[in-house]
Amino acid sequence: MNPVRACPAILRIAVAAPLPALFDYLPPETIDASPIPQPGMRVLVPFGRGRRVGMIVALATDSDLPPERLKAVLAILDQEPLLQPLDLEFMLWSARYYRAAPGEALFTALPTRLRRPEPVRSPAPSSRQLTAAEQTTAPAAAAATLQLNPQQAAAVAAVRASQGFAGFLLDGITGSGKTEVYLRLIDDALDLGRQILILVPEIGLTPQLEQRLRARVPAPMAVLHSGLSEREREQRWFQGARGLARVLLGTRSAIFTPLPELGLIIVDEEHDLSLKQQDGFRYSARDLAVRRGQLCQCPVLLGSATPALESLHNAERGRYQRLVLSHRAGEAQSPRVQIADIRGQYLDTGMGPLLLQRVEECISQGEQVLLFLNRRGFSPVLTCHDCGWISECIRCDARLTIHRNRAELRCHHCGLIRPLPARCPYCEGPDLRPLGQGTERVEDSLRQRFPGIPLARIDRDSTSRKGELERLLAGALNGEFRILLGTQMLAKGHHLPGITLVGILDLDHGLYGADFRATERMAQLLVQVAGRAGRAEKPGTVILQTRHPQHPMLRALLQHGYGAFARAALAERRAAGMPPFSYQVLIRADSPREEAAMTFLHQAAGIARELLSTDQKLPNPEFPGLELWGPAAAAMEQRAGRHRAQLLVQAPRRAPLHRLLERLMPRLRALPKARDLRFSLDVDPQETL
DNA sequence: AGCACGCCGACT
DNA sequence: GTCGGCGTGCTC
Repeated sequence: MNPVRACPAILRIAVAAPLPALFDYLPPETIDASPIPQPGMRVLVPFGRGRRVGMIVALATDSDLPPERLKAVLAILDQEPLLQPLDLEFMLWSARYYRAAPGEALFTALPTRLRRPEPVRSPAPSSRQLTAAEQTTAPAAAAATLQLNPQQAAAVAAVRASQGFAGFLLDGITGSGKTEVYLRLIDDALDLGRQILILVPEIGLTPQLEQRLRARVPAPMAVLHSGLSEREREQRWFQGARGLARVLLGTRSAIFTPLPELGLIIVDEEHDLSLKQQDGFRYSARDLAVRRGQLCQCPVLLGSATPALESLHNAERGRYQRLVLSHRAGEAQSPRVQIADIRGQYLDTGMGPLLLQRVEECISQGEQVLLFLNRRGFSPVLTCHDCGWISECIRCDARLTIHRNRAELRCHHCGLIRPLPARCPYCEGPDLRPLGQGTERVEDSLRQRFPGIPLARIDRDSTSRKGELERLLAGALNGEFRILLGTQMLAKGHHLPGITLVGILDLDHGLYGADFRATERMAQLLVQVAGRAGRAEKPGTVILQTRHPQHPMLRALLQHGYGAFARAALAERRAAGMPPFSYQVLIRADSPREEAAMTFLHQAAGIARELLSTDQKLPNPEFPGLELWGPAAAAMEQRAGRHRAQLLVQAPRRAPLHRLLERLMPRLRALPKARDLRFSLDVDPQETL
């Protein structure tokens, strides 16, 4: 006799649609031919008058709906679950936390072919080996284990001593050997038969970490990044899901790769903004890494030379254990940072006399210079000297940047491109002038001033061609280029030991930026750029040009380092009740019509206020400390032809904030709303402009 | 998200 | 008189 095929009465299904609810279905009618339904299997379901893919997320015995309204699943698409219970639970938790639709979150995390109603047609579960291109298995003698210094050894020991979930903040200055700590812990986890997940902000910008892992990790490693084809992405996804890849290195979306034997998560450059997805399903891969570690009961290591204030605060209150690496490896010394007060000075090529003189010295001595300017293009504005016309974007509240090499005006916010006019479009005057300096313009003046000196400009425009970034970096490394000029692409992660002078042309916008995180960003960028210098025997010098040499945060940073800066910044945040001493959710709305977003958010604020008070007009004790800020127009009110506004909800604790959203969201969805109005939630926003 | 229903404006 | 604009509601 057949064994009893226990079939659950109800399947709860996340349908691939942006709907907040799960949907209940009956098992398929052709039961004998189908696999037994289990959570993690995809299904094809009738939905409305069409059909959709969905995923079984739970089995249930009853439904809130009367039985006659339930439809049966048309087909079960997978023979076995695509996601194991822990991975499924993790993804559903992520969707709940960030208020995404469960079906949307689950299906955007899958390789695209699995989003369609097709059975899995992939390499046989266990026979297929990783191809040479994907595989990295360092030769077993090759693990040239460096001697750890006492701080590195202590960090490794602390993680080794942990059991189950534990959060660690590896707070290590540039060049202090964080990677060596990662490698030891990776070895440990491999020995225990566990998989390792490593998240980095952008793989293209930090090829050295990948190279070191490839050289040292004695197990198959898969790398996930944006340059892969769908086919490759899917292959690597399966390699992780089936345990073939033992180490997975990837950018933020790699956090959703199923890893059945996950035993260690590393988030490198954990402060970096790229770890947060900034549109659609807005998640923080770093924060999700911590949650995933809790679910999988494994250690999570967050590494940075400039930890996010959130992470430092978490370490202070004991949620993470802080591991400090304060010494540079070898003989290298930390660079000296010198302020160049450029108030009232003539800036030739964007540089004042002090910086210019030092650059000349360096060049004449045959040394390498790095110049940092976080503004690409030739100049951020074009203006008419006769009538005052300036090059504005028609779709954004922004100026069009001059790109002289391409003879174009470009909007960096919506992508609008216009030919560079020869005469003023308004008064037809001939005297058009660029205002301000971008990397293209500084490059021009540098080439004039230092003719024949090899120079590389490294920004998004100069490296758009595939392989160009690698070529320029190789030339930087082997000394071919004497002057390196670039945006933040150049600030991140590259080891450029030949650099003896770093010039920072302008960071002032970071000192008085409108976003409350502006100074934190500025400090992180400054420390990261400064970290490029002085790696070899020769100590480096950093010259920071500023018009605000007395700014207290800048002084704290330069005199006492990032740690002291962070303490001061945290004290300010605490006094102001800002994150990480409070939690925020930003409700954004936009519309092509001028007042629509504001009107909608005024209604939203009205409903929220109603929920925040009791019938007796007293503060509702369910939502202690909850505050509403706004609605207010976004800093750039119009962008890509849409008018934008936002409403900030803030609370000293997470739970009441999420309770409010639970009640608020259905009410917002029920508001009468024009087709052209969109709104979205950003939980733990990183930019509140 | 799609898709259908339904209620008001300008056309053959 | 209808075609079609999009606001509204629903999808187990």
